[in-house]
Amino acid sequence: MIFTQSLKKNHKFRYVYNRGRSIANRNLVMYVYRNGKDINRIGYSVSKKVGNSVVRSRVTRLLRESYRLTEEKVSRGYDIVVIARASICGLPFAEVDKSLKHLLRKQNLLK
RNA sequence: UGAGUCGGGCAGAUGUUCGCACGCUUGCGUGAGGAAAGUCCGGGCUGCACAGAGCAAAGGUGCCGGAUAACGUCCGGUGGAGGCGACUCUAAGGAUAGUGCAACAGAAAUAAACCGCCCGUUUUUAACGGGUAAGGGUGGAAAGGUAAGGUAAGAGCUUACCGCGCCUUUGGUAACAAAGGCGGCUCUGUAAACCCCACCUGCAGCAAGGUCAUUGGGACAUAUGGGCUGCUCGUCCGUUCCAUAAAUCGACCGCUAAAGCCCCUCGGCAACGACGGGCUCAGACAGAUGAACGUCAAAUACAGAACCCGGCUUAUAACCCGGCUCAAUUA
RNA sequence: GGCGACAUAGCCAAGUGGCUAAGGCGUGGGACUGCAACUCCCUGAUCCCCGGUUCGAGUCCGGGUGUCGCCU
Repeated sequence: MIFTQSLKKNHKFRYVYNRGRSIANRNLVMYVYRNGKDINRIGYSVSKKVGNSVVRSRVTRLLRESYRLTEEKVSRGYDIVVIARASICGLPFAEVDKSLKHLLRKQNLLK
């Protein structure tokens, strides 16, 4: 990770939920809010509805890997929250990667 | 060959590139499970102002012997139930310490007579009195079972066998088993109902608990009061309120070398134990194992550590291995 | 992560081991009314699931599933 930190505390998530712009597709929901700094902060949220703990960690890892590989093309200065929906469980990496990029493009974050 | 029964193993491996967590030697090492799960038991550890005792209450366990740190676990046996058998299941002390409950049905449910059977009387096909418990019917359960004798009809009334109870002897550490004798039958079931007997348990849980970080002012008080259920002891000593600083998105310790894992030999039927040798094997704090391309026929089940161990229970694809039993066929 | 509680009809719920599992609200049908309301009558249960104890289990015992609460 070059210029991205992870979003950890609950109140930061709340801040992005309340003020950020949300866009969704079939598998993911994405909230984005400009943070006015030179870095990005990204948080992943996978609820118990998605599956058991094995499924949830698998989804988190796929999302993290997908963002890592596309990080260089993403604009700086945003707080991002990615929420997984129930239909994402069991998808291969290529599908997850595709839907994350789709949302980033719709939020105009991809250079 | 078919049917069955009892177990055991494995839980993908490996190469290249990129990436994550921790450790230190800074470029290397290590990196989820057989159930990590449920939290159903047992411990370690920590606190309850050092460390505790007894009684009660409450809860648990319950054939015998052994294993173990301990257990409700495991091993070996005994009794009972099921199966042709291999084998499986078994909360399996006490109902003669006491109390309770047993709906409905049935004549009657812990004590007896509805229909019957037999005898007698009156009388005419029934009534009354008595005897009886073989048969009928109800029920989960009806007062030992079968056969013979016996009788008015019957009945442990008598005999034989079986069952039950008591005593003795023998075998066994014991549960218990076998043999012999005696008694005649009187005693329903339920203790996963209360209970009795024997044994065990103080309570809470790592969000336990500890360390680090300002000063001042009151109130009560010398044993009052307080210290994680009740009572009795014993023991300990300050307790509490307000303001202020810091914090409220705290930091660090606890945190992983342990009843640890592997191998050989020996003891034991076994669970397991002993000697010796070797190894070090996750430690996060929003929480680490992923991606791409290959090879192995294929790689897909259930599923992710959060203080740590020993069990139990539940979930689990595919593949592989072994013992034993029954039936049929062939030699 | 740890500790605890609960599950009975669409909803709220009672229920000593024993008859067809109370009661209220609601749904549907009927009666009453000129039509309604009110009222009256009728109507409905996988007692969360699987085993065990017992003659008999919603209830007792064991295991599982789901929901909710508390501890920082």
